[in-house]
Amino acid sequence: MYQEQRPAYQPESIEKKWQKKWAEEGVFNAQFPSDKPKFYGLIEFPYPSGAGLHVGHPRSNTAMDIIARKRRMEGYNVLYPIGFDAFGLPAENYAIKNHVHPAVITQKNIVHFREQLQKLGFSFDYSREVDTTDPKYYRWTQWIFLQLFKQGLAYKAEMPINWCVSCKCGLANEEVVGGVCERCGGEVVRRVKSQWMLRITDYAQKLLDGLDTVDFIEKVKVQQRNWIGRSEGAEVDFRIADTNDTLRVFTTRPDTLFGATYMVVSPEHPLIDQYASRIANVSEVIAYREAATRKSDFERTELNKDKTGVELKGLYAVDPVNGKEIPIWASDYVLMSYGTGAIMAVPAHDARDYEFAKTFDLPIIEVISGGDITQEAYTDVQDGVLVNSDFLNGMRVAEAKKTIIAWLEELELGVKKVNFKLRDWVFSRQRYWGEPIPVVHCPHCGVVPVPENQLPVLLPNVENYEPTDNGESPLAKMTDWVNTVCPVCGAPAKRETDTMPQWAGSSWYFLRYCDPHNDEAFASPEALQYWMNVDWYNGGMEHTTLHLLYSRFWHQFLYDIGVVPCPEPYQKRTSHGMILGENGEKMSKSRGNVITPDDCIADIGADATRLYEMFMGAFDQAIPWSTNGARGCRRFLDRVWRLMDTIKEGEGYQRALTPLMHETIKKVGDDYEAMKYNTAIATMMTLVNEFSAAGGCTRDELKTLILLLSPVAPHICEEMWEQMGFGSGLTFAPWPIYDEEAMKRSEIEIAVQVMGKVRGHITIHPDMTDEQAQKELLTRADILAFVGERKLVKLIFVPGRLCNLIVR
RNA sequence: GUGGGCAUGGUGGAAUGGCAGACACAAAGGACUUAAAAUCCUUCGCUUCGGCAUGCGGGUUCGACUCCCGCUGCCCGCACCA
Repeated sequence: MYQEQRPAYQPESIEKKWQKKWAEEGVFNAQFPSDKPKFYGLIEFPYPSGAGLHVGHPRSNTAMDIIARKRRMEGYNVLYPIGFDAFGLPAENYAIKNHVHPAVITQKNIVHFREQLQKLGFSFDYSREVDTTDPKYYRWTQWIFLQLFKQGLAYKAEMPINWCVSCKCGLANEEVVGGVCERCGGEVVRRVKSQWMLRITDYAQKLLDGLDTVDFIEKVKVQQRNWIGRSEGAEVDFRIADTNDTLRVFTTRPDTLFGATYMVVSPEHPLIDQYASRIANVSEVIAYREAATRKSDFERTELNKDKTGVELKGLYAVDPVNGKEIPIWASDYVLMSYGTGAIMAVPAHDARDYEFAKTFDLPIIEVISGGDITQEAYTDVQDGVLVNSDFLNGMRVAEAKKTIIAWLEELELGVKKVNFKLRDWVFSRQRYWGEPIPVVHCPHCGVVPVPENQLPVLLPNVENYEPTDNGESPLAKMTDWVNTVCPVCGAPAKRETDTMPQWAGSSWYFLRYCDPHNDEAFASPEALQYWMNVDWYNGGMEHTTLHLLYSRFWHQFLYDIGVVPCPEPYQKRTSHGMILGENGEKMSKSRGNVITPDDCIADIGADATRLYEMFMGAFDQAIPWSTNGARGCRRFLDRVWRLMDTIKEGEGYQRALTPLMHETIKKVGDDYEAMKYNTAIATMMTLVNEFSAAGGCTRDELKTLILLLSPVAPHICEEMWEQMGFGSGLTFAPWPIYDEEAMKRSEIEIAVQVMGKVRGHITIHPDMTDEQAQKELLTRADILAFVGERKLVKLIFVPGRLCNLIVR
């Protein structure tokens, strides 16, 4: 019979066809309620920027799409949602420049993003899409803020904060990266402002402990642990000589108390003002403080190669362990923001104190033996033994710590103390495009939360989004909106004009996905019970100490007030590497090396784009883009397509290919789970090469290949599935199963080494013993030639791998 | 400074302590074609053909890209945290 020639693989039409079909049938919509086991896969929802999707988005999205699609084939009820983290500065800056409302441009961008995502064929449940700028969404962001406020975890405080000069906006500690603004790279200065703060420090220990219960890649755990920065020690009171006041310090080395030879306070320490009249050189001290304050944090660390400082002349502290009077200095290497803002200096056993003591010629007393303190500070805590320390003499450091803390507590001179580097979260922003903070300032009642039934507090329309130089939000000028009445006493009152940071909406969005259209609650307890926690969350390393930490904090809080069913939001966290430009540099508009998914889809199709992004290299590593490499992936799909024209007769797998088929099923499945997508794809390429070498494949072989490939390249696989008549739709087609028995081969080739060097190969049965192998070897003249006159002393036989002849 | 990671052909990269360079890209040659594209087939680390090769120098081992010690370089995090 005449066979009509099959048209070549044309991704454009195939991809449109299946995307339409998937959308119409809603095949990816998560079911609730359901008796099936659930799988909740999550990727970070994008910020809908004007530039559109970047090739970095599909790397993360495809990786999780592969897992989501595989899980559906394995019988799970899958939730793989998408949404938009749409508040943020770029839209606002665009609005300022072009006089368009940020909401208008945001909605336009969302439409564009959604189209781009759909073109890539991700199996998102679009029916659950969220948008953080939707009042129906931010109503609940505000609700969570009010819960934090009610529990005393949100408070307003006047304090020095990081201020981005260019964004004209306060920043959280986490948003200052390398001394500059995380978003714009602008200069960050200290500025005293009244700010809304969240008490994330109350959760420091829980955030630390929770890490032991989840499956995050180690790098993430380490970074979060470092950021939280727990350290154990003691607070010790030093009396100020000739007064009844004490100077409290934090130290991790109370065992070295006998070695304290001076004290250092931060230049901002209140002690300086308190005793200004007694400090002989007070003007010098004040001048030092002013110089320190003027510097930005960045300058302060930059200039801190050398120690600077000034003595508070006339003021002395009394060492509680021996009554010695020691001088007090002020130096900017002591930070007001950590511990008590004052330290006891033990130059013999602390590198910084050592450097300072050398600079200002202060005494150095050894109290731990084992080092050479004439050369450098001896900071080892393992092997040192206490000396010059009265009742601590002869003890090891660990024992001395315990003993001295007990002694201090007994005499009420100090207490055991745990300190954290983590700071409270500066939560207010002086910008327009964010969630209004739902409180009212009443002259009689103070700060009053907006009643929950009045949420959301809607963002009003303003004329001008421009941030102000005096640090006020643009909302402050909206007098109609600002002037309101106190919900408690009814007196005229004013609304809070600061808004929430970008991180607010993303701190709980994964909860909304569970039940996105609920008007009664942020999500129903039943939906949360079923879906939470997120089984697998993939995202960027850059969010480790921002979004990932913040959202864990909010979630732990929501757990504590009983509104979510589990303490940790994410069970597993993985991270993808960045995609670099073709020249190996970071992709950016200014470098002109940006490649967009749209470009790539137009060139090779969405399936090949997905395939290439997964094939280009190890998933967690940064990789430069290669247009040629991407085209190679398209060629692979062309070859897969043409397999339909070389179908061989017969049921099942070809005999010679049976072990390879089962090995491939195992390898591809295992590699997907381990996110080793590059080797999974390489394995399938090898299989296709074998099909070519065999002159074609059987229907069953092609069927298996399509199933394995479908999570990566779903459109072409659906089309081939249909054309081959394998059934209706791949979404819920069962994932192939391998058979260990069928993987066994009747004979294998192993390498033969003589003294560790490969000298030949033998073909043996895989179960052959070493005696049999040895016998076989003795018949091989080519191998024996390498042995020569030497005597065989040992045969190393590694089943299935090689044998090594040891001769002498 | 400190903690972590990485270093393999012209390129991206493979390799539970067991045949280094899988799978691709690029390049070269050939077939098909009037021609090109596409496709298909070869070759593709270096070599004086003994060997030598996974940044450099040691070590452990029958056997090391893989483990240990010491360097060098690059990347990332933290950065005076008491």
